Amino acid sequence: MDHVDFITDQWAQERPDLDVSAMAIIGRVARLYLAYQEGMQVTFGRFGLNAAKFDVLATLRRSGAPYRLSPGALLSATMVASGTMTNRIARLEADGLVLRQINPGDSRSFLIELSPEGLALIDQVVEEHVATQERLLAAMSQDERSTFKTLLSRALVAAEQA
Amino acid sequence: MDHVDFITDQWAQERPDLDVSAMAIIGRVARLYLAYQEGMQVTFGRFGLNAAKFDVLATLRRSGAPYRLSPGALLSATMVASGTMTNRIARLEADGLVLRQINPGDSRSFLIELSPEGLALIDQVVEEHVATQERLLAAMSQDERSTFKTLLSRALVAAEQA
DNA sequence: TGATTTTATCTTGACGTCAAGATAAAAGAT
DNA sequence: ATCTTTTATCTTGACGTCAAGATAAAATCA
Repeated sequence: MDHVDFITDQWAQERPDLDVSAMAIIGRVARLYLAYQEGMQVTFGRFGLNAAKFDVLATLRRSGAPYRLSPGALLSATMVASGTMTNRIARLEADGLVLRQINPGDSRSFLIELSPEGLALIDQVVEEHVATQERLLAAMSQDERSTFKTLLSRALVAAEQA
Repeated sequence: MDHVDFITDQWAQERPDLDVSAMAIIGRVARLYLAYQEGMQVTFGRFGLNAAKFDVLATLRRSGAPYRLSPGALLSATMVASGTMTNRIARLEADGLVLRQINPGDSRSFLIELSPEGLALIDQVVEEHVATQERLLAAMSQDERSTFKTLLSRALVAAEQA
């Protein structure tokens, strides 16, 4: 009897005409997402980052040397509005974690590159990050994780079809 | 090969020392959460609501007649900061969907009650809401849903233990 | 080439959220 | 009965986000 059960039970009581079986799943996905975010934010915070900044630094890092992408490329990798990316880049620039460079091929654009400090930082943070993620799943067996991953992929396809 | 695979593959390339198997799960939970939110927001928007307003109205509705709770009770039901709840109530009050009443037992507090309009609205929205949720899961079989729900519960316990 | 459309990024204004602190009443202690 | 602590809510200021529009360069077209 977790919190999601409590909510669906209340609905069953008040609106017995409604089928809340889908809510039992979607509600748990939401709770789980929040629990993961909470755990991961602690790691980010220890390095003066938040999820938004980590996201940009990590995208640059995993793009490979020279760790350099245009705002537009960052935009399509991270699913945020364009103004949001402008803002994120500005803050990372102010922190000295990325450098804005001229894009020789297109003067409407720029190239955003990890600074040496940014590269050193993200390389360190990502190690703790994957350790945090592992800890959040630690109580699940390999079998459970494997089945869970398969069903998450199925659920993603289902949601995108809808 | 979905977007999460793309990300974990990039990490495997750039940082082969890291174990990104947990990321493959947590990343999919995040994607799924966003996909569900997106789908559900459409329903809310059709009624002039957003997830925040729906949350409060739904909490009042499922609490049962007389659909009346204190800000503090709403607070503990919805996991937001107290100032956030103040703000949500103020907006719903401005929309005429809830009424603020004196709490006879405690003059530090109030009682927030669904207005007749608020009650009629939430009763209508929640019907579409559960239909939307059902649609988001429509492509999954009953067996898949059942296993998925079990694993989500397991994952929630695991994350809370961490 | 010159005009038009498209593309890439930034700016603006509004919104929702949070943390920290303020306010006021209730509960508890002496 | 008064003082202190706790509880309940609101206020303030900062942050991150978004949608819509502005700006400027590149690409396309005539």
